[in-house]
Amino acid sequence: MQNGIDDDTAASCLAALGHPTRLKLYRTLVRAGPDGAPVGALQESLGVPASTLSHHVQALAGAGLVVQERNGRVLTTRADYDTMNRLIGFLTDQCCQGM
Amino acid sequence: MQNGIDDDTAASCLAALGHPTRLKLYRTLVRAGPDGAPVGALQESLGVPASTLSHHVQALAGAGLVVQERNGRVLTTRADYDTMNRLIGFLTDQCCQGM
DNA sequence: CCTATAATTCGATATTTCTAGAAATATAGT
DNA sequence: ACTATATTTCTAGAAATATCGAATTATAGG
Repeated sequence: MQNGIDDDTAASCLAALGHPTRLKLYRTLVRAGPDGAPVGALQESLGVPASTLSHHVQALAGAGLVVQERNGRVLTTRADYDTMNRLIGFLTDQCCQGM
Repeated sequence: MQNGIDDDTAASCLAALGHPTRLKLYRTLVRAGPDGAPVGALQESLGVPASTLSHHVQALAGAGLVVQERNGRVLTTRADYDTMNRLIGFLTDQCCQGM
């Protein structure tokens, strides 16, 4: 199975998710499933200007929470569940005192 | 059992934990156990100036991740596991698509 | 090659966060 | 009252983040 993440990586992930728009964005990608969604579709469903959204997507990508793949003009973004699972593992192991 | 948290509360918790110093702080409190730790002890173990630390503690308290209780001159801070468990529940339920 | 579409990067501003010294508050003991 | 200790609040500057229109890049199809 995947190994754990360090403190600073965990903090980066948490910071990336710690913004209402980005958290909604991430959840939208999770609901979109393993095929992900093009940026344009995210823009429509979140109602955020394209340039703003682009920055938020990059913030999540920088933390490793999403990956992007280009298919022609369309840039598909999808959630990286591995990173999320490692993050949850970190919180469960390091922040819960065996509860 | 505890009920879930909403999007905005989750984002606040994630933002509060999304800072290296605050994440270390929270982990230190978890390791300190249910009795918590006085601010002074945290200051010593983290090596952060008192005023800076005070702000970070308040950031965690504002998100409901820690609670403080005064005993004489000593202000004891302890982790609120309930909030953390709700946060982990949120991430597991809303951000993992049943994985 | 031209046009349309998808998305990013640029540029500029506004806002928030972070940091930490100094001053203030709260409490305890003498 | 006085002094020491614990912690916060005040203040202010620096750094980072957020926002979004306009310009730009990349690609596809005629």
